[in-house]
Amino acid sequence: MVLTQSSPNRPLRADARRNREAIITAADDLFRTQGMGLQMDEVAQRAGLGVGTVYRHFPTKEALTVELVVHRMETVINQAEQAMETQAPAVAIRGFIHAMARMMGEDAGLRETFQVQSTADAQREECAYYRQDLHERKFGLVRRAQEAGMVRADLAVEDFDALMCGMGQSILAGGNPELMADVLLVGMRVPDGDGSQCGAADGGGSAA
Amino acid sequence: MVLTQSSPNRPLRADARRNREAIITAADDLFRTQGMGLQMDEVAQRAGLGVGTVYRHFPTKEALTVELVVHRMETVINQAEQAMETQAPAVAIRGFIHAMARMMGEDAGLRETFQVQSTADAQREECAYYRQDLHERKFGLVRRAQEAGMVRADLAVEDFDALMCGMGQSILAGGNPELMADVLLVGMRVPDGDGSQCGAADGGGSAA
DNA sequence: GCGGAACCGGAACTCAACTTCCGCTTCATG
DNA sequence: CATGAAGCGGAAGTTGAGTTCCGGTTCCGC
Repeated sequence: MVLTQSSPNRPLRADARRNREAIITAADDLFRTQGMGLQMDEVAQRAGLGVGTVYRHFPTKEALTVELVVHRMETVINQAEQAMETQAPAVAIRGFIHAMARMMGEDAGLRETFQVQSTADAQREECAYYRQDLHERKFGLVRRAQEAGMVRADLAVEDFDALMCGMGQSILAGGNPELMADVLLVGMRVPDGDGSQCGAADGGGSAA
Repeated sequence: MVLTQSSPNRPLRADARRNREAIITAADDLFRTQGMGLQMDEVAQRAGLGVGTVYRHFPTKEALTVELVVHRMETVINQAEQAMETQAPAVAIRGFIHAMARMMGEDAGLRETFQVQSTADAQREECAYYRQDLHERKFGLVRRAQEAGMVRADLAVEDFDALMCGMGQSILAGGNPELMADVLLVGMRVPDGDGSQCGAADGGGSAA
């Protein structure tokens, strides 16, 4: 562990600032492709710098990825905000989910941002604010859709989160993003009372 | 790489057979909890043996996990078979999906068995037969449900796979298995023509 | 232009897996 | 029971990441 800056808050030297930008750009590219699997050496190489320089700016791989994760959370928060501005609750949640699907389709880092397993402990702390903000927005989207009777009432925000997370995995597994999003949307509606379709019937699978 | 058995196919010595069982049992327990994250040292310790012994029976970590993966695939194949024996296509696919959700809820190894990223290259070869068998059964389940008009026709088996895979992730993320399965089921139905619900409407999200 | 603080580079270190090696132990056979 | 082949244990080797260190370089203020 090395201090990123020795004295309080002096503006970075010109070359240092330039390098910092290069590092973030390089890291972001790799994060989009490889998610948390990105390697510090690769970041350095892609930025045209030595590893030491990367570590001068980010004392830890995690410190670097937090930057990237936060950037993605902001994007998602914006999406949620935009969706909320839409009047119709149904269109709002639909727009959000489809936007997420589209973005997740081309950004491994974004997919992992919403997965528990890849979210290291310390990240939680750094991102707490964003996580909270995003949580509230999602809550709003879901609740409004529920009030409008367009999403089943027994679906908690946690379940919504889980579904979004699963959608990312589905897309990674090769599912068409549009379709995956649609399945999710339709699936969240209030289920029919009768069992004429596959949804609500009972007495299916069994055995150990 | 070390040969597992020197001479052709002599029956294992009594103690060796016992140990082999212990290793598989230990590994299976750990696989259920940690998936591919299980460690060879832990396996050995849990089996009450030395690491060397584990490697005598399984030349590689992968060789060991293939055993566990195959076991799980057999289980799933059985589930699919049972479901197929059911007359009603809707009940069949429903039973299968719910069974998967239940099992995935308590078995990290099973979840990872159906994820691409955790499936190493060489495993594909060992499991090819099972993978193929399972693929056909899933195909049957989906097609029958489609013919009965209970699953949208534009859903390919690959999409179904992707959805199952996503369901595993959703469950890992803390979603209630029952609910996740239900959402999937409802979501796979033929979508309504009208846009009165959130499913099929258009013109929602936008912007970059 | 000079001095020195800030910064850079990348070889070397660390650490946590997986894997190998080989002397010792145990089982099966005559 | 003797013998040797099969099997066992676990310390040591290997590998692939992340991280540190420090001599050399670059920039900023005078």
